[in-house]
Amino acid sequence: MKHLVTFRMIDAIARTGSIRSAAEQVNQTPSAVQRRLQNYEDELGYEIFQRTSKGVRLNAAGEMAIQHIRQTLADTERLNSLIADLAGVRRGHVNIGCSQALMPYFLPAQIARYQARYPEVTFNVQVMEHSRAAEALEAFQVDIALVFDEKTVPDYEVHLAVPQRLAAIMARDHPLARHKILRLRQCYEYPVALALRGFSGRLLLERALHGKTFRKPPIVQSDSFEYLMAHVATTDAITFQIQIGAPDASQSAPQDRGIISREIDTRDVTGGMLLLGLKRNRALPVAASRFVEQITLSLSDEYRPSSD
Amino acid sequence: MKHLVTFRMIDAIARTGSIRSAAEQVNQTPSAVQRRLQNYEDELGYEIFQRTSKGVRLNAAGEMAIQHIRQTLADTERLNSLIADLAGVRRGHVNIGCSQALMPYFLPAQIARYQARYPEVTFNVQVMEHSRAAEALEAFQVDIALVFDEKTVPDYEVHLAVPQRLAAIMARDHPLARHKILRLRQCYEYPVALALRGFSGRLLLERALHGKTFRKPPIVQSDSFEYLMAHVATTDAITFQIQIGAPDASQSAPQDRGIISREIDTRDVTGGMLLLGLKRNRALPVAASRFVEQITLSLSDEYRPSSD
DNA sequence: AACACGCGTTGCGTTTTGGGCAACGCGGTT
DNA sequence: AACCGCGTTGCCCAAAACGCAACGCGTGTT
Repeated sequence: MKHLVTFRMIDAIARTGSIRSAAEQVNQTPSAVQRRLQNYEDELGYEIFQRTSKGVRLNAAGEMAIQHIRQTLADTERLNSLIADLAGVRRGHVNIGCSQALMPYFLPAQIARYQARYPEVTFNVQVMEHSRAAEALEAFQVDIALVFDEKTVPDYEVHLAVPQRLAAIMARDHPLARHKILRLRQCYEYPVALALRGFSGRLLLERALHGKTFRKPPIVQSDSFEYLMAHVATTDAITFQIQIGAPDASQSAPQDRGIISREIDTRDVTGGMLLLGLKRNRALPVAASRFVEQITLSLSDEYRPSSD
Repeated sequence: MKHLVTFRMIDAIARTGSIRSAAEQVNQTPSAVQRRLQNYEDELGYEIFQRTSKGVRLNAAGEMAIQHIRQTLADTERLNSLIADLAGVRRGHVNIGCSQALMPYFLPAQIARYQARYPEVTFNVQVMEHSRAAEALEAFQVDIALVFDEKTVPDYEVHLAVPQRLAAIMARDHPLARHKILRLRQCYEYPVALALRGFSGRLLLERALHGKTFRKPPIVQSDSFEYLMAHVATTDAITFQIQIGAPDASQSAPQDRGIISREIDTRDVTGGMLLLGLKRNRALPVAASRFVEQITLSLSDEYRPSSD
């Protein structure tokens, strides 16, 4: 789109915080970018960026302008997707910001399923926690947020909220593996390996452990779930993850050889919510909109926690 | 705004139905307009207009495109108004589509009051009945619709609905003028002059007259309220108008010398609604938004029908 | 204190884009 | 058959955008 190059440049400037780096990002010279910015500011009648010694920063007017600019860019993309859809082809691009827990099983499966029907649709999946996801929604950086949140009222539109139980993950031949449902106290008879604070499952667990006498420090912490999985696969340690991020018996993925998950009794852990968030009043492109429909259905069916 | 000339041209083409007339409207040659349209269609990858022998017409893709284009134009205007407002000045333009009944008293007073505070805000007021107003809202031709509607559920957002009683209008020295409230039967003891079917007051009256034995044909009909007013001022005939369009004792306007209005008993006429309509999900420019606030307040206070 | 660095900005020559003019092809009308 | 009004296109010129190089100016370093 020809008439949007200025907007793309300004968006790049706002993101990078400098004209030169924005120029690099759009493969142009700084002078070209600077001139387009200046022209736009002249048309608007106000400066949008405050010039500092080490770059530029949006001012009050700029905050409103960038909102309009990103809105316009998003709307344009939506128009393209609408027309493409009308012409019979489903193509487009979907940006997703989501919790780590969705990376190993849920999203790969969902996206694979979607792309099986619509191969022309491309995806971009990025891990972020919920406050960052809210920002990204607002700035049109992601179309869909899929995050775990156990308490706060978010400032985006919650399109869907499904409760999430906690699951314990252990080696396939672990003594506890013969139970279907575990009490937290049982798990804590073994060493525990935990994700860092800030991860979804950890949050849930910490709340559950509050005041419990059997609580003890983890023998190992890590920000890598790959590590935690490998660790419990080869020892008698136990780690935790929210349900949707735990290996599921029904759909064993290649990477979970040697590990298995068991649900924690709901008496011990009150589940948080997995939220599907959208930007308020935003009309999504067709591809994103249909993808939301798909995962809404999936989450309502398969992933609804089994009532015990 | 430089990057919107193409959009303005395409909007003009869509409205006028021809490239040449659109060119005239934006003071350019047909070739220039045609090229911009062609460029846009190339960028989009689809034709937007179906070429006919006597002009062009939007096709399916075009319907979606024109929606986006008008949305973008409106959003741009809104950004300008937001930034102007932030800079302390209130300027801008408000387009209003409204029933005839608001023209003689209500809107002039409201706009005058608003412009007394914000002289830089300009207005455009256009008479239209409610279905046309709904279209105009949808096509971003008006920001605010202020129409009388007694029944149907409108497809725009009803921001405010105030009930409207019917009033009889007669000469100042008419025998009935000594009553405060009139029964319909009393009025029909005199000749009646009516607006054409389709006008707000006429609709209300027709419903009230349904099945009444004293009903009789009007001695004169007209689409001009100026004529009707002049007629009743010089004869003993009576005409009707909804409350807000009738001369008000509290604020006598220069044009209503010789005429006076009296409310009709609510037992005879169940009032319709005066609706303040906005386009759904549309963010209004500052000036329009504040004007809506003002008339909302005014309608809630002054024009709420006095409870008899 | 002098220096280098990275930033936004600007002057100038070049390239690309856009506009006006006139003419063409085409359907419907007279 | 001639005509009219429509969208469209080739050609030429004007205007806008771009790249390059250089400048001024703060900041942090040596």
